Amino acid sequence: MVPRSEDERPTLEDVAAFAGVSRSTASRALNDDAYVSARSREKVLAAARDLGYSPNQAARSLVTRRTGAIAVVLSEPEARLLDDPYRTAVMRAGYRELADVGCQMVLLFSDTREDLGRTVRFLEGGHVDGVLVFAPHRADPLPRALRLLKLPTVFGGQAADLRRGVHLVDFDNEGGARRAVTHLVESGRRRIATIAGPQDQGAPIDRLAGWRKTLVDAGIDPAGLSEEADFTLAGGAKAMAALLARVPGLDAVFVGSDMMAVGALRTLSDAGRDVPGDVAVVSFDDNAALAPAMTPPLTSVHQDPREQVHAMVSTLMRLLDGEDVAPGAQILPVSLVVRESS
Amino acid sequence: MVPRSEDERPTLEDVAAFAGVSRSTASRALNDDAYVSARSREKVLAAARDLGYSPNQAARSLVTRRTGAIAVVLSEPEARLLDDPYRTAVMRAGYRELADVGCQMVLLFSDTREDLGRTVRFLEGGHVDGVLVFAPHRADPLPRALRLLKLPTVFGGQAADLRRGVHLVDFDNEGGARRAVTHLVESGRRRIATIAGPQDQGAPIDRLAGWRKTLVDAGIDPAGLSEEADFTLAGGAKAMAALLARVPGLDAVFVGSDMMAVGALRTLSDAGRDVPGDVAVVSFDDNAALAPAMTPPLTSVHQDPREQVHAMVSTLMRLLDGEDVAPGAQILPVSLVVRESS
DNA sequence: GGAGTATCCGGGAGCGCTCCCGGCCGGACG
DNA sequence: CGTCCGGCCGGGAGCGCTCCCGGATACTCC
Repeated sequence: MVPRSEDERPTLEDVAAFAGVSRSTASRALNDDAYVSARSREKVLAAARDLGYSPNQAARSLVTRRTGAIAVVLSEPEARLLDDPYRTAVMRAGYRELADVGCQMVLLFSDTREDLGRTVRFLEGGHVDGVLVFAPHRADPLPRALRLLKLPTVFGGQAADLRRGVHLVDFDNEGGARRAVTHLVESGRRRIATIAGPQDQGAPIDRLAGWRKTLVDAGIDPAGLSEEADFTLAGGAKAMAALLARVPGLDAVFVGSDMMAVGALRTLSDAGRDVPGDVAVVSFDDNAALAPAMTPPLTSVHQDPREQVHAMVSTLMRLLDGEDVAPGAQILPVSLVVRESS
Repeated sequence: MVPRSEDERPTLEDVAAFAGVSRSTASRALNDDAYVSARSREKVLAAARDLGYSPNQAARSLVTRRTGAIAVVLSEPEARLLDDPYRTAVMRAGYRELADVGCQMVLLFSDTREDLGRTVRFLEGGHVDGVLVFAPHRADPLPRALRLLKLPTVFGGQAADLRRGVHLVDFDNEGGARRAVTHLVESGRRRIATIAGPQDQGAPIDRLAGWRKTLVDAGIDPAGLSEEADFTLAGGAKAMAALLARVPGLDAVFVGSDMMAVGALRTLSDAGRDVPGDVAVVSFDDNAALAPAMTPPLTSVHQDPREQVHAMVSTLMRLLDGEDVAPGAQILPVSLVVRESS
């Protein structure tokens, strides 16, 4: 055998030669297949260790047709993304959950039109085995594009107009909103405003709907009591100011995310309103770094991104295993964590 | 030729057959090599388009020994990561800058010990051509591990004990801090406290040093005027409270990051201190979503993550091209953006 | 004792691509 | 007119791996 130069990475063939077995046996030992004697396995493992062998993934995936990588697509405008700690939590959770099933995460950001082309081109390049798509928004061309390439895909959060026939995991946004607003109604609040997130995404739409329906059910007219913002701190602050100007007598506000609630709290404090004395505040997300850390600590609807991602990953894995999973939405429950702000 | 089933992805061979040329010519046309007639090129391109061909990356990188993917490693504890918008900005910038040079970003989070093993195993798997490492902390075993695999690597921000001989791009943290504190001194402040970031990372250490030296130069004793926090909002709030308790008469505070400044502002407001009347506040990062959005808008040291990432990527690309780039630190300038908080 | 079976192993094919090499043209040049 | 050279093209090898298949051996069972 030609001695291989020092700085080149050893191949399976090298390991086999070193262990005194055939390439096939080495492969079997490394992938712990059956039908390898304990002795051979031992030798191969030792050889691999000694040579510092690690398999060439390109070669492997060329024949297995599996890359071991999953794309996580964040289809969201940059400003929202940067300011929303929930997204960061999602990325992190995605990384962990995928690592747990032995997959690598490849993050794709896709909001501008040129991103879309790049994203699609990448996905059809066969770099990944499957896709997790978060927070697609209305008129987002990505879902349709994904349907064309037939990559296994699971959505996290629905676009307003997402078609049937997809796999999707979401939280019970409307139910969470109802619970939050019911809590406010039951504690005697009557002029309950809301700061809703961007109405081109499913979650904010559902939360707004939950707020509206609960008010109507309680015999309260929701007209003029809602304001839309963009999930950022500054957006929340501005929306709160607008609400105060329009409805000076409001006694509660349901805010569509923790980050916007931080902004709303600031505006309320600037305006001299006491929370919860004058105005009760309830938000959504229950972010561990934000909700409990505010003054006063925020009552918030709790949703755990890891739970969502976990469900998405496990559905995706079943899809990859060729299981015939019926498409449809899996709705995860949320709970209300009551703190001092309400 | 055996007719290939409909749902299989077409190969280069298919494209060649369809175009009536050889596989070699098809390859040349697609990779726009020289020595292909315009006619052949035309036909190949049309065939590729018609068949919906996209090259198999595994096969390509098996022979080229290039994957076109770059790992971005965030070596930071989870809590910090989640609450620090600067990190999100870095991820985003990394994605963009890498996309601009035709590379894919593979994000790796690496803070726990088990992460390290996973990270190293992944990197030596040959999945990526190079690595960008952000914010390694003191005693982080990652840099040493990276040195062993000889993957081209560029660091963003230095660990306290990072060895010589690495490629690194960082901001002028100490200079930025000096500028911020000088600004406070010149506007007549004397009791200038600081809330420093975690002292196991280079940036917070340098910022603290800049604060200290500037005070000493101005004849002010820094003793008892500093508090360490963890880059989170809650941490900033707590540190501010501790400072107020210890030094009730402080008239300014230099905060090591925007997010911590948000927390400090809240504590100051809760304590009835007027900003900037009683206490001037200057922070670091100048995050677009935070600094200008606070009440009052924050004076902050401006640093642009894209600039840092751009420099890192361009160094890495030169490394990948086999250029013999001299190792060393590239220090980027920062500037002070003065707003109402000081 | 021969047929059948379970265990273990090696050889060979082939995944889809790039790249090298050699062959074939046609035009320029002595 | 023969030679040479540059543009253009096809065939083949080979990247490092997995997987199939057939051979070898040992062991069981009628």
